[in-house]
Amino acid sequence: MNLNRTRPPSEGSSRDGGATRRRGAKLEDAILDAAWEVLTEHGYHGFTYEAIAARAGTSRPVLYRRWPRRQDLLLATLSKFWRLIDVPDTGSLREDAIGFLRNADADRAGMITLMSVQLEEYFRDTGTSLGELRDTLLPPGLPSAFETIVARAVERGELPDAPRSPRVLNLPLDLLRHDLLLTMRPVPDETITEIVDEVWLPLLGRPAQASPGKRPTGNVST
Amino acid sequence: MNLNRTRPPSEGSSRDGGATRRRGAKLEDAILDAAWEVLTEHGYHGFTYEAIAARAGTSRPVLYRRWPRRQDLLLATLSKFWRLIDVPDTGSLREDAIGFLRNADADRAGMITLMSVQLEEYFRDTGTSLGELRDTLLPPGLPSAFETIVARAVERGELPDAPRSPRVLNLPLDLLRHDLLLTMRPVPDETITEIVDEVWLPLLGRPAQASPGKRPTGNVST
DNA sequence: CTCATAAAGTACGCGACTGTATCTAACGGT
DNA sequence: ACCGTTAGATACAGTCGCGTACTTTATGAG
Repeated sequence: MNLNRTRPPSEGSSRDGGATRRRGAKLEDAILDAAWEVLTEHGYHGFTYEAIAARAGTSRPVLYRRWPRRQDLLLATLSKFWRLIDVPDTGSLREDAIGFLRNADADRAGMITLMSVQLEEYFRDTGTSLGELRDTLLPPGLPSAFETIVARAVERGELPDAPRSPRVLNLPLDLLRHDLLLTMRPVPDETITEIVDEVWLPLLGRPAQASPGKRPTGNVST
Repeated sequence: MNLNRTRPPSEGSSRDGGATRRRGAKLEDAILDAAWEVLTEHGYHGFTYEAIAARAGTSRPVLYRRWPRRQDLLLATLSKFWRLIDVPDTGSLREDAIGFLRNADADRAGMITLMSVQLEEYFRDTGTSLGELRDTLLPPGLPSAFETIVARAVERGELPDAPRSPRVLNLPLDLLRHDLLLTMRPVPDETITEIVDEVWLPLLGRPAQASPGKRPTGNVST
């Protein structure tokens, strides 16, 4: 990785041009920004005090003082950059679902990939898993996106008011996430419509959309 | 040139107590065994020439001679220990599906976990993904487990002979894998029956099993 | 303006791992 | 019994990251 070890003595290195020495919150912000960049670019493996300090134009002890363990720094970084995914409200069950999945794909392609496959050591160190980490980052008690989407469809009379298991409700996001995890890339749009039209809507009791000329698009499955 | 390299006269640290010196295939086997142990215990992060050589009771140059890059060694190790999952043949679509998922859960809980979450650097190094790795390890052209299961059900007349997309066919394994990836633990058996009874069978046009007293079991979904 | 002090920045020693080179001795085929 | 092959041991130069002494400097209270 070889981020310049030998640091010229003068200001050249600090990002702020060396005018004032950053302190407190300002410095902290800069560090977390740097940490996020390092994390997305190099994964948790490259998420070292060394690299982050260099990137932020500061020194390791500054980081150690604030976050004595790597996990602390990671959590702080993730908290700062974690965003909820927008749930669209188009007036159509199908469009809501597809729209949400598109947002999820766009927002999380990097995110999820990152979390899952890059955090190896983190999960090893902490004995936790991707699911648990997400639970700690997610606001608790919030209805899931697809709960919201289905509830609205019920209100509109688009779906009957029947009980549905979380498994069925959240199927689309699970499938999208599955594909993201396996491919580590954003999924093609056909995958999204496939999930909604071939799996989810039929399961909810809506007939599959008659898309003419539909061929089975390859999926990542065994 | 190079006089007096102090050399202790006797043999030293090899595992075999110095009796015989392993060569060729035998040695190679021992190394790959050691590599597999290291990989499962410490993940790809701990999968170092150093650790593997030590574990195998040999020295790094021996490994470098055979597998010049870490990836080569990894591939060799995985190839040696990769096993296909048994597909049961019970005469019932549902039982076949559930049985296979149970096998997959048992066989792959460690495996998948490993592959996904431990191989971070490998995927980074090679620019590949979990899916691609699986494709290189999987015998090509083989029908997927659920293709087999469904084909047999069609033969028995349990299902109509209609075209079905890979997405729908492989849904159960995708969902199982998803849960494995998120939790990094074997899934509870209810998850398996839930996937089959609430999702897959209904999708294939079979009514859900009437399991009395069924409550929605929590899943890992958002 | 001064100066205590909190925080930034520096330096050091350590350990893990890499990749290669070199020497030796055991093994095993002919 | 010979001798080519190669395991096995060790060394070395280099990189990277760790954690914590220690030193310097900016800032704001008095």
